[in-house]
Amino acid sequence: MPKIYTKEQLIARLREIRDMGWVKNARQGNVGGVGNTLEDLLGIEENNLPIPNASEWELKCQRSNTTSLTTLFHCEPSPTALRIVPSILLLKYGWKHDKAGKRYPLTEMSFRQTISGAIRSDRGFKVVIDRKDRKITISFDAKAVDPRQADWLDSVSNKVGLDELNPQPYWGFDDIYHKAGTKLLNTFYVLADVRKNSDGIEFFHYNRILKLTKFSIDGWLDSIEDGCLYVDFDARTGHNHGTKFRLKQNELPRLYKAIEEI
DNA sequence: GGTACCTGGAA
DNA sequence: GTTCCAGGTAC
Repeated sequence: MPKIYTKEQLIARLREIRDMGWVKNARQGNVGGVGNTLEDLLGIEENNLPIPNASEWELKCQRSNTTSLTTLFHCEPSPTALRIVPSILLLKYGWKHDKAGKRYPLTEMSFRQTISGAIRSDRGFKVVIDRKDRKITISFDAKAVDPRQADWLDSVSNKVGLDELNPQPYWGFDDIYHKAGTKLLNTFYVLADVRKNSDGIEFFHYNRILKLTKFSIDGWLDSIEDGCLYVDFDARTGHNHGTKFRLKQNELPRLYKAIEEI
């Protein structure tokens, strides 16, 4: 049974965990171990923060030494009925997976793109904010494709042509606002130092705890346009890992109107 | 069992 | 910093 906390008890427990210093990674070898271990220490189940108004709160945890982006949440683009990632992006704009014929079948395709609102990717993709129609769209511009992707561009030309995406994947402002409202309205953000012993056993020190409240949709849109917040497609033929919004390190407070170190 | 979602990283 | 990639769970 998961432990039930009041908000004050949860904060007190997080402080206790911070003051424990180094704790062993409970899921050695698993990249998600930093979050799993914290959940174990709290005695809670995954994605189920057992506090009052739990639906308004999120617990996010991150290695402080990582350069990787923070995944905020997943959300498949509209129109969802078209299943646009596996049916269009992967089939028409995908490429042969690096491990096709090795780990995967010869026919394995890949469509992995971390897409910015500030610059186009080398395959010509960009996130564009459409404030008039209140949506976040994905745009493709063949003219912006880097020469080193020329072979791939030829394949796109043969399969679907070089015009703008049709339809363009998008997320409505209201969709994002409501999604963020269920995932990011209030967040406990925990940063962990990492140490690995000579025997390869990994330890964490959960030494920084921030309480972030009051989600800001304007901060969200500005972060996209500034190139701090990315849309990340992540599909291969046998597994669509899903489309996610990912944030640069240390930028999470931009998405909130209030921040408090606890 | 397929889809959408979760946690992330290596070069 | 950009490109491309990973195992796992809820329903």
